Amino acid sequence: MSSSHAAQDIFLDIFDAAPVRDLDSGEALINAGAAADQVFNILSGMLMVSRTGGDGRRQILSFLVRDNFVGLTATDRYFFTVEAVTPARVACLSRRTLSEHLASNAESERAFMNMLFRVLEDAFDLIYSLGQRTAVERLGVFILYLRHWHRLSNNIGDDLDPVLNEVALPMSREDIADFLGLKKETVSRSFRQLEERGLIERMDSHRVQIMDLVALRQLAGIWDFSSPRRLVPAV
Amino acid sequence: MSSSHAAQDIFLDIFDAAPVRDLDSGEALINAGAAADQVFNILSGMLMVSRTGGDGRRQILSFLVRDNFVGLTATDRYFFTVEAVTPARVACLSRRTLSEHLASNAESERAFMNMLFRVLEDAFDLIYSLGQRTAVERLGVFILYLRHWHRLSNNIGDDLDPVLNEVALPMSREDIADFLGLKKETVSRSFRQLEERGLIERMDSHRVQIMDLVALRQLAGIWDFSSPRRLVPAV
DNA sequence: CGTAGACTTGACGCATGTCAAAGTGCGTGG
DNA sequence: CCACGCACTTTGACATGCGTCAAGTCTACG
Repeated sequence: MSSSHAAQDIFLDIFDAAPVRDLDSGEALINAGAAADQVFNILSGMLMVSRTGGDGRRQILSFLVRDNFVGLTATDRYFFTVEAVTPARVACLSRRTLSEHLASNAESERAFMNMLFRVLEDAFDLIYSLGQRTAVERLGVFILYLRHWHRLSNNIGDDLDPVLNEVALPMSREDIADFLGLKKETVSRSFRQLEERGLIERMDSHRVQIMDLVALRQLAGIWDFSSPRRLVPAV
Repeated sequence: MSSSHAAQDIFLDIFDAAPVRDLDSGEALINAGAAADQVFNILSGMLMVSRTGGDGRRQILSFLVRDNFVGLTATDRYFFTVEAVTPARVACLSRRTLSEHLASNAESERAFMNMLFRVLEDAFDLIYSLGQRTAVERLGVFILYLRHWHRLSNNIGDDLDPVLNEVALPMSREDIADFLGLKKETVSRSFRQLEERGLIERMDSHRVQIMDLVALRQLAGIWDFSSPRRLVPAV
């Protein structure tokens, strides 16, 4: 393969020749309501996808890291906003180019559809969190998610590699709150509770150390992040 | 087209020749964890998709009505359960057959992918509700969703057709609660509040009459259900 | 009809939200 | 290099919306 991403995301190859755009933290890549004529592949940094209601309430739908794809909708307008959390670099392609590539390349199209399924499963995970879990549980799951993403995007094979226990949280407390359906004060208090229970330690406000992975996973009710579930291609 | 569904869902044509299965209310169609070798198209009745945690907490991910598709995953196991809410009839196809059909029919494949986008947008709507809206707002949105689905699946052109103001809720209060991230008592109380505010009237416990559509939409912060957003094909 | 399950309602408690203040880190300009 | 100031985070005190527990009431089905 010509690029560095996982074989399952072979459709990302088309971005190899695409123009690149650099974003400062906070800079918007996509504005809700704009014409949806471009699609993007994240090369580095972190971005977030959000939706804001008429009264200003904001829900963050997902965070994006390296090799994530964003920009396609069922209609001709974006219905979400995408902004950089950290300085970031993205590859940009016209929707039309992607569309033609997928239409002419069956393998890429399968890989693309598979990526859609993974996004959908992530959405279902978030729905479960928001509907059923308490504040502390949501934060625990979130930390495990970040750890998992870090593992995937750095191709760290060993699930128990100690380097994974230091988790970076580049986004603000308010961003975390708007992702987890909480208020920023509640997020702070939940961090403290995880610390008091000995599950994590706060290094600084944007980095935590996981002290008891087993207990954290138990709290989150998650045993399968380390499984190949999200890695196996199908359809 | 040979079937009755909307042109945008042309891929459903392949179910025309498929064997049919009848389900009683409460009967399971898919059990989480089972081998994901079949896919389904709902012909009539209502079903629900849910996910249950190890400790018994259940989140309903979606309700399915006529012409909805269900059963595909990114892996070879279902990670959700599907059960009938009302007596229902579904068409059954092997995953392999669908897969081959999509691979050999570009138009169907595009339509299928478009359906995935609509499912994803519905998931994002639910995430917004669970994360940002109050109990009464969630219930208001839910009633409007049911009204909208009814409109779509009966091809009622006029958004203000008075027949749409009588909304059937075949599922139990607990099902509604598990969909909206609430408890059944809170759902009951929210119904009462909507009634006290003059937005709806409870006919019986499984049917409501919308008395003030404008106010209900305002409460829900939704102005675009009647728009063609979810009807326009793209990609 | 009668009975069991589903729904509604009430009283009370707790998790999370709200409001306010103090603490912390960090970039800027003196 | 230090000092100031601003934005972000943490913490505390209090408010409230939703959950819990417990009666009642309805209604669907045998």
